[in-house]
Amino acid sequence: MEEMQTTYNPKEFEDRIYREWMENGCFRAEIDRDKVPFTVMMPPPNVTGQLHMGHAMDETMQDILVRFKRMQGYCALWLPGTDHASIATEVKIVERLKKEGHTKEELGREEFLRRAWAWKEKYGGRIVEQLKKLGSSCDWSRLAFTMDEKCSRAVREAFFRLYQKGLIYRGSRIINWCPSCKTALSDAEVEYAEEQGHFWYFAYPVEGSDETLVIATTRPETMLGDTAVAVHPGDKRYAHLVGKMLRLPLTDRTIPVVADEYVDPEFGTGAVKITPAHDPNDFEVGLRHNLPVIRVMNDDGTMNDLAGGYAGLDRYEARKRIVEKMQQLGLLVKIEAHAHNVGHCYRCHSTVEPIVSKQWFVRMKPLAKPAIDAVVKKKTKFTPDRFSKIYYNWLENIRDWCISRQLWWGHRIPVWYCGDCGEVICARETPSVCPKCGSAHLTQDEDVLDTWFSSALWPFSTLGWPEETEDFDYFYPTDVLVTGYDIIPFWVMRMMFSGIEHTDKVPFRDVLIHGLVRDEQGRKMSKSLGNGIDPLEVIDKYGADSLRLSLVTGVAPGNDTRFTDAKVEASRNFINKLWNASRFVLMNAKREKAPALSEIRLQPADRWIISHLQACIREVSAALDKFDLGIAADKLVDFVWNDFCDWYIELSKPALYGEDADKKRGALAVLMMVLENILKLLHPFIPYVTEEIYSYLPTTKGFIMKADYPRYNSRLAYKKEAKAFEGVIDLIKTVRAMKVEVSCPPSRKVHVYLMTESRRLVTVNKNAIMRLAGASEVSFVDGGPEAGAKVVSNVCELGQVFIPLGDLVDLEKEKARLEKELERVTGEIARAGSKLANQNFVAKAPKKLVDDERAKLEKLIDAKAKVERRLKDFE
RNA sequence: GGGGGCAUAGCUCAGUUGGUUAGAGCGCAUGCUUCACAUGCAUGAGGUCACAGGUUCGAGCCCUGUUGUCCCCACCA
Repeated sequence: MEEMQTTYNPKEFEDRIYREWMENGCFRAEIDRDKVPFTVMMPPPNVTGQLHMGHAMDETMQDILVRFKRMQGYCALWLPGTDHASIATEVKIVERLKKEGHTKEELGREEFLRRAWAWKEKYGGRIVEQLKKLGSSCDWSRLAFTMDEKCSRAVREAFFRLYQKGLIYRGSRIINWCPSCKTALSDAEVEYAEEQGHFWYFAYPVEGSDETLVIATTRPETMLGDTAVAVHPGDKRYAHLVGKMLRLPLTDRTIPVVADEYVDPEFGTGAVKITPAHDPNDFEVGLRHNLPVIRVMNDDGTMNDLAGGYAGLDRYEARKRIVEKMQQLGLLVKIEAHAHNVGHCYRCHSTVEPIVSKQWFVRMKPLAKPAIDAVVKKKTKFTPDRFSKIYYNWLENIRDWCISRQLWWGHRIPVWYCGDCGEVICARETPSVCPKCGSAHLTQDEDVLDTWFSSALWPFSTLGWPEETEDFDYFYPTDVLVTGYDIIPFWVMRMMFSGIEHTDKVPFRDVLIHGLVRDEQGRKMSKSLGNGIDPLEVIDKYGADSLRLSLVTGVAPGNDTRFTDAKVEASRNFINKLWNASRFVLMNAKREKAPALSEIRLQPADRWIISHLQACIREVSAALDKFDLGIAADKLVDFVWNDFCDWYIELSKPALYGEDADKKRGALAVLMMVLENILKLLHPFIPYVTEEIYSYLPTTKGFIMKADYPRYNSRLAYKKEAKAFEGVIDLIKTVRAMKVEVSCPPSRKVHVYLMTESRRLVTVNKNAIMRLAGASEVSFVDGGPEAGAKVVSNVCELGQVFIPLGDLVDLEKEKARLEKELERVTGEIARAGSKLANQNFVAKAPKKLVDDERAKLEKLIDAKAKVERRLKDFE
């Protein structure tokens, strides 16, 4: 076996190891009916997108869970895939065409789609390769794409079923329209941002009177589509006008004044212009009063023929001219500054127009109810739980889902219209003739479906649904979905109601929600700010393991986290530590073959580290089961660095370098055993380096990722022995601190005198104590030193320590130290004493707590006496 | 308007069902070329757990209110 390199250098092995995992089919989930499945569906990134920090965290968390479960013996399937990202991808392709001087209309649908697929082929592999860099252990043989045959079939099936049940319908409704993407958007796809705008007060003349009615509007251009003015029914100011007609300026139309509860008499002038075609609320008012719907805007945001003289103008130009014209006519009463929220397209950020349009919708109310119930009944659990409230909030206030998009890249709506009889045909497969009249004049609906319609089916479409495949039968429902909170309304919610509707089961039992990865200053990473950090660059510099570990340490579930170089460096340093500790163990193990644990006699230090290992195994497993990845990582780092490296390795050195062959073999056995366990425990977090080190272990075969995850063994807990050994550690720490306190150089060995009842324990560990505490000798004494001796003293768990330091001792310093110690101990005694004097505490607190407190008090009193005695020596 | 998060060491953050003297990393101070590691070792300084009440034998944690801050939803035209 080759020697390990002296420093940790991830570049040497990360790519090689990933290749080996792939070549050996380590990620492949073979159905095994003797095993319990554990299924995770990867949230599919945009097929032509690039890896960012958000993905990196999302992927890391999933990989940790999947590797953990796989090692625990589950049949773990992590199914990867990509999303066609209808609007996002189409926007990109259109931009590209624009640069080449083309428009998509010029190319036509067929040619455009040909190019889109070519684009997908060109860039679709990029994100997949990037995911591999992270070490993701997903089953690439099952790689899915939302527009592949399997998923497309599921989309048609789902649409068909919903249509048959009357849960999908087509209708003219107010929808959010993006004039730039020229498509409808769902409510979730609109982002609101406050903008500084204006309030224009316009006077509308009352027909047959000199009176005018003043309304206020933020969008003057829509006045051309006004079909009424509404006032509150109880508003006395306007009561006499209700039912009268107004002359709508700039047009030759007259419109009625109607009374409607929707109007807030306190706001503006208390009179609202009603434009049913361009405002959701006005649309509702229009329905109540049977008002005509006059749409004055084209799909591209310009005014249409119904806008009369303003036809062809851009919406903002029209606004300007209308205001000017109204002013000329003397009908502009005033202009006020007004801040209001304006909706923007979540992809291109253009201002969205609410517009009446004929679109396809999913009827949400009947679907929302079971989706809410499933979470209420805990069939699906959110972690952290608070996100279930956000989920409820969305579903309880949900409106019908607009699923048609005026785009080409996506799943075309499986509906055909008969050119002869007008029949509307929804079918799974393309029909050849009209089932009603037999005509072959069929044209398919031009629109495609919202990207999220196919994503909603992801947990089961990828497993072959609607076919009753073996995969579907075995792996569905999935176990845990890992995703960010920003995507709950887009995706989580829709998978929930879709899963329940189509498969009768919740699509996943747990939803693990994480926060956003922010920049160093806490800002969201974004393209426009240019503050995004490329995970691939970080991997290049520090390795994937360091990146992974840094993304989960110090992070609480659901909370945002800041990404800093310092964090990655800390992780890298830890891995370097692990690397070197391993190197140390292996170097020593080489000379002497490490025996099995059962063949050796355990020393107190051995039992101590084994005990801590057991605690670590239990705590880490429990934390992972609760999705507390940050806590699990913390515990591991702490155990490896503090317990194993700083203590156990150092404690083992006297044995390793000593003459006693049995002790040497014993220490080696324990070092090897603990190291192997550490590697396994850490593997889900830092898979590459653990796999690499594992390959050097003489005792192991095969891949660590296929090894069994350590299990807690109560017979190895050694709680009593471990507790006793803490006394030795405390003694070493006490001696070290005493030396530092009196400025004794670390290189100077001191003679340690100890007054203790634990002589055996100390004797057994004498060599280690001498080495770690920097002592030349450890001797036992029955009493304290003579008065005035140049000795420093302190109390530790095992008893009292004296160190004669000759001329080096600064008696004044020692006295000051003792006085400080006395103060501390006295304070502690007072605190413990008053606690025990409290009858309520003694009566109501658990007995163990009270007993502990009593024992502590006794010890403190003893310690105080000792310190006082020493202080007397200085008088 | 509704909902939610956060407020703990100089900085970034953990803190399990309420229970010893509230933790980590980084930073800081002091000292270490100890044969795995200076990407390291040792020792240490540093906190009124935002504020005010309450529940409890006991509160960083539970309850009420206040302040500051961030986010989500709604959209009074």
